[in-house]
Formats: sequence, C-alpha cells, structure tokens
Amino acid sequence: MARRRDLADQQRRLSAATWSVLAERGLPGLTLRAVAEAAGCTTGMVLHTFADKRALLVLARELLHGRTGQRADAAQAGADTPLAALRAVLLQAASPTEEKREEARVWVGFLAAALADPVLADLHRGYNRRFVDRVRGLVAAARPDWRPADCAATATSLVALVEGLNALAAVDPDTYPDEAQRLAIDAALTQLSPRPVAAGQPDPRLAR
Amino acid sequence: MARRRDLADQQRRLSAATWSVLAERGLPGLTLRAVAEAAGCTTGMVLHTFADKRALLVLARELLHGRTGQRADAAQAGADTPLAALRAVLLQAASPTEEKREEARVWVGFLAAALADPVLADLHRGYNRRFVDRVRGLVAAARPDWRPADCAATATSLVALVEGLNALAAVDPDTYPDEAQRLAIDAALTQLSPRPVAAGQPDPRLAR
DNA sequence: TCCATACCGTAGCGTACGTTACGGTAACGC
DNA sequence: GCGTTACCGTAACGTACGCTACGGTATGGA
Repeated sequence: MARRRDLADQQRRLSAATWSVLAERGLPGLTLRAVAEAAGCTTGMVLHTFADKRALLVLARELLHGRTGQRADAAQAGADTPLAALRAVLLQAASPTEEKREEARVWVGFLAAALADPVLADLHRGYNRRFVDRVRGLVAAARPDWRPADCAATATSLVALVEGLNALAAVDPDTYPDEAQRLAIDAALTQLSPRPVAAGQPDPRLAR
Repeated sequence: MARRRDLADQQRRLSAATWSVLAERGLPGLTLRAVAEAAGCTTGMVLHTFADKRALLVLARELLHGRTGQRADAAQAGADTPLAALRAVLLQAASPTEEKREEARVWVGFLAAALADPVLADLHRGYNRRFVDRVRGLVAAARPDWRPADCAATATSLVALVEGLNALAAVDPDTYPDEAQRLAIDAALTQLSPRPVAAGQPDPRLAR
C-alpha cells in the first residue's frame, strides 16, 4: 500500500472549481487547465479523478442540483402553509443575491451545454422535472380543489417564470433586480390565492 | 474593375449558416469551418466577409432580433384590442413550432455566449430591453388604469415567463409542449383581464 | 479581345485544446 | 528504515481551432 487519497473530497473540490470557472469565464472558458488552476492542481490530477471532461461536468451538474434541492428542502420545511412553502421554494430558486446569480450563470451554461450534449441534456431534463414535480406537489397542497391537470399547468408555468427570471437576471441584473423577481413571483402566486382581488383595480400584490 | 460581389447577400447567407450550425451543434460546435461548410463555401470566404468570428456572431444575433421583431410587429398589427395584441406578441415569442424551437436553441446559445463576451452581452441586454419595452407598452395600453410601475413589473414578468418557456422547451420539448406554453401565457394574462373570476374556483382559463 | 483587378479557395501558421504515458514522490505495512 | 505501491506532476502527443498570406480565377471596362 501507499498513500491514499480522499477521492470524494477531490471530486468535490474539482466540481467546485468547475463551478467557479463556469461562472466566471463561461462555457468556452471551461477548460481542464482552467479547472486545474482554479483547484490549485494540475490537469493530470483532474483526469486521475475524473475519466474525462464530461464526467467532470456531470458531477458539477449533480452538485448544482443537490445544492438547489437542499435549499428547496430547507425553504419548504420552514414554511407554515402550503402556499408559503411554495412561495419560499420559488423565491430561493430565483437569484436575488450575487451568489444565486452566479448559480444562475452556471445554470445557463449547463443549459447551453445540454443543447449539444445528449448526456447533459438527459440530466437537465431529469433534474428540471424533479423541480416541476416538487412545485406541482406544493401547488396541489395549496389548492386541493384544483384538478391535477391545472396543478401541472400551473407548476410548469411557475418553473418557467423562475428559470426565465434566473436566465435574464444572469446577463442583465439591472433590468431584473431582486425586487423585480420577488414581485414577479408574488404576482404569479396571486392566482393561487383563495380570494381574488376586487374587479377593475390593479392587484395590490403587484404594487409595492 | 473586376467581379463584384453581393456583400449583403453573403452576410445574410453566412448569418443563416451560423444560425443553423448554432441550432444543430450548439455553441461549442460553432466553428468557422462548420459555418463555411453549412454555407457551402470556405473559411477564407467567411473571413473575407466578416472581420472575425465575433463579427459573424454579432450579425447573426442582429438577425435573430430582427426576425423576432418583425414577427412581433405582424402579430401586434393583426390584433383588434391591446390585450389581444399583447397575447399575440407573447405567443409568437414562445416556441410552439419546431422552427421556433430552433430559434429558442439559438437564443439560449447566444445567451450563454453573452455570459462570456461583453459585446454580445451588451447586444443581448439592448435587444431584450426593447422587447420588454414593447410588452410594457402593450400592458399599459391594455390596462391604462395601472400605474407605470405596475406595467413595468408585469412586463418583466411576462417576458421572463416567455423566455423561460423558450429556454426550457428548447431542451425538454416534452415537458413544455406548445399547449403548455399557450396555457402558461393565457394564465399569466388572466391578471390583465378587466374582470376577475369567481372566488374559490380554479381559473377556467387554466383548464383546457 | 485582353488587361487589370476584385475576389476567394488553398494551404498552412501559431496556439490551445483534451488526453495520455511515464517517471518521480510520498506514505503505508512490516 | 525500507521496500512497495498508489498517487500525481511533467511533458508531450494528436487534433482542431481562429486566422492569414498568397496565388489562381473569373469578370468588369476599354
């Protein structure tokens, strides 16, 4: 025997480095050499830890999903009502902080990579559908009187809104600041409120 | 003098080729050689028509904006009421057909490229803000009783929803089919309808 | 008809990429 | 302490990239 390494830790560190490079330099800047530099090692070590570049991307993608999933769990657990849980989950999925905006840039990068890579595309579809399922469950809990089809349609709408906000805020944070994202989500959630607003007046939830 | 070329036509053909390559092979597959092959010429001709790769990308991005802008103009002109115009504009911006889904893939590609390229990022922000302005004007026309801030918030929401639908449908058309996109847009437009629905019932516009 | 010239295909430059092979090195069992 | 062995840094491979230089070619005017 000889020196043993902590494989899981190396994978975690390299995935984090992949993340960082992807957020800073974008998809074309994501090279093995850049990842190695960010992780403080060499390309040799990177390819001793991962079989190839795609394996590195796959684990980083899983890390992204795991991170957002954990945050969603926490948001969901801390809410009193189903509607509050839904709101918390959607808000944490948006990108109000700089950290989240970095995450959004990474997400866009993976989305673009998925368009050219079937493996990453499968991963993306799986993760996104799990998120849609989570939202659909919360919608159904908030409005048990709705038909499943209505809950599903609302869930896909909400997810599309949140991911659209993320994507647009990633490249234009001035047009899509955190406040605008919050407003957009609350406005969309208005449709789930048990009591509609008065006729002929702008929805007060839309105003500040 | 000697033989003269149709510069504008060459630029148009090469931009179309860029588009096609970007939609089929994604951002990493977008090389000068691939563009030349798709256009049926050589890389020499490509770089005699455009100064460099970025110039090619910039014109293709303008082409994307011009195409969607023209479609939006047509949709807007063919509508009777402001609300109908808004609905038509949003629906044409979504990606129900395969052609539109190709456009959505190209859009995602440019979005990802903008994250790493300041020039493309500026272009993207400009084009997207013009689209937001268009939607905001239509919202204001549909609901003249709303305050400008409410119109602006609604416009950014609607644009985020549409672009989110586009981005997600680009990689997962099964989860986001045309019908789901139409439902999502109509559901979002419910908030602009002058008469809210009855309390305690699911919005009939959400049902099929 | 024929020259002049604008045009573009060919070939290749330099660079950076993903990946590989190998030798040095550090740690564990004895 | 020492041999063994797992580990990883170094160096370089082949390839494909963006881009350039040059020579052939077709087409306009005289």
